[in-house]
Amino acid sequence: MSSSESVKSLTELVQQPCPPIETSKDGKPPEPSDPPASDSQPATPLPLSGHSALSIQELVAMSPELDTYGITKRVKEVLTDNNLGQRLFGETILGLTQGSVSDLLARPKPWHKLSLKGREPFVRMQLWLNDPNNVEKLMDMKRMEKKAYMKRRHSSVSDSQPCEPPSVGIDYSQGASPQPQHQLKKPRVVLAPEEKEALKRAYQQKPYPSPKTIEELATQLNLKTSTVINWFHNYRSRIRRELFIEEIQAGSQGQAGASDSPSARSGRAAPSSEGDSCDGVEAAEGPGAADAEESGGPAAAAKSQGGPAEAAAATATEEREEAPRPAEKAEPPPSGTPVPDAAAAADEGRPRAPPPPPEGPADGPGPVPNPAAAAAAAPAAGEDAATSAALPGEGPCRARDGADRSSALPSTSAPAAARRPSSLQSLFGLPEAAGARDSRDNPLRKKKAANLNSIIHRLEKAASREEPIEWEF
DNA sequence: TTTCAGTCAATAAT
DNA sequence: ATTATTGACTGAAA
Repeated sequence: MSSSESVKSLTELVQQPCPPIETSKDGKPPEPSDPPASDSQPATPLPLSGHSALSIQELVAMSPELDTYGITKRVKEVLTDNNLGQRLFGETILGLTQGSVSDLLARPKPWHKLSLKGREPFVRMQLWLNDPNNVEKLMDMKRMEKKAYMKRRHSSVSDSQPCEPPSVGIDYSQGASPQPQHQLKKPRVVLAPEEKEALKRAYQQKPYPSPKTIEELATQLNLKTSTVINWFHNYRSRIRRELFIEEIQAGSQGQAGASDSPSARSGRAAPSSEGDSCDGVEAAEGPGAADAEESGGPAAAAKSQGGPAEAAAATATEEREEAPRPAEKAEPPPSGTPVPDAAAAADEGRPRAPPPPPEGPADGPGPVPNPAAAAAAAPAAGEDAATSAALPGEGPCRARDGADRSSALPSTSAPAAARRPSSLQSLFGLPEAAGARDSRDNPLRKKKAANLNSIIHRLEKAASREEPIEWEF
């Protein structure tokens, strides 16, 4: 009823898309950039009649299901087509840092898997895409930034550094005093490849290690406990995310598919490790073979090596995987040597039986797909207990999908918007209608085509008009 | 408590 | 100079 009214105003609001400044009460100063920006952009054409500052949070709340994948795809296109960077876009439009933007654009999570907060950036992106002047505005920002930079850089003549005086606290210790405050910066831990390997192996055996296990791992690898904990948290979510994108891609090519069969995933799935590690998780997807893996299995076997049953029991009861190994790493230098035996130590878990882990400390870049071997090898006896325990809740990809989604039954992306009665549609609906949305039919092909097109498009653009963009100094 | 979702921010890679 | 990766931190949910 009245909702349409407000919606209408919203529509206009869209015209004024970039409110980087959240306004709010949130506790985080949005962007530390330049509060005192004397921008030219009025930034408030807002012809609206007062009230209704409608935070995007509200927009998010009533937003229909958005196609996150499609949105990011288009945003990427627009940005690259116009030579706009993620940093600028992120800070200006989304209020996020470059790294976050990169991540978001590269691996968008499906709408229904996002929390309210997580949807926000996507709504902003959609809003931005709908804004006819989006590019122009961003370009302006870019120009201004550059100008400011230049100014500051060789502030040679005249002006007496406008924003220079650090005034408070911020001491400019340029070149002198290498004793800046107790080195308050933490060095940022970087895990060595061997350490990551070891952690991944541990993950495969037990994605949710007990505190005790974590402690042991930390000790063996010579890492802080918190680092190990963080690593597991991060790794879990990363894996999960990986699954999401596979889900999306697979889904889009879905049934009608027909062409191909290849193991859809795999494409570039595992980022850091060529495929190895994830098998546990990915395997989950596979029908039969999947369960092999045994996590507890090998480990347990290693130690007790007696009856499988017992091993399983042990695992179930408590975990006590790790090995008794005499490791005694005799106090290695805290920092210097990354512990060659760290790998060995962790490795310990599943060493013997199955295929020899072909990787040594210096395993070549060889893309050798050995992962399968491990999985395959598994006898798959009966350690379900262990397995089940090991696998995270949801596990297989199927099963979900029909679940959430507050509004109706829109099976997948597109339709929802279409059947929306309210005029919200105008807000989120694509202006260009370049056929982006009604994919449903043969999305996969379309996606690929789109990619090619974008590439071609970009090339053409580059060829024809080479960077007319500001070169003004 | 613990896990998860989102991010930040340093730093690797391009 | 950008973009990608990733350990750590924050806040919310269970």
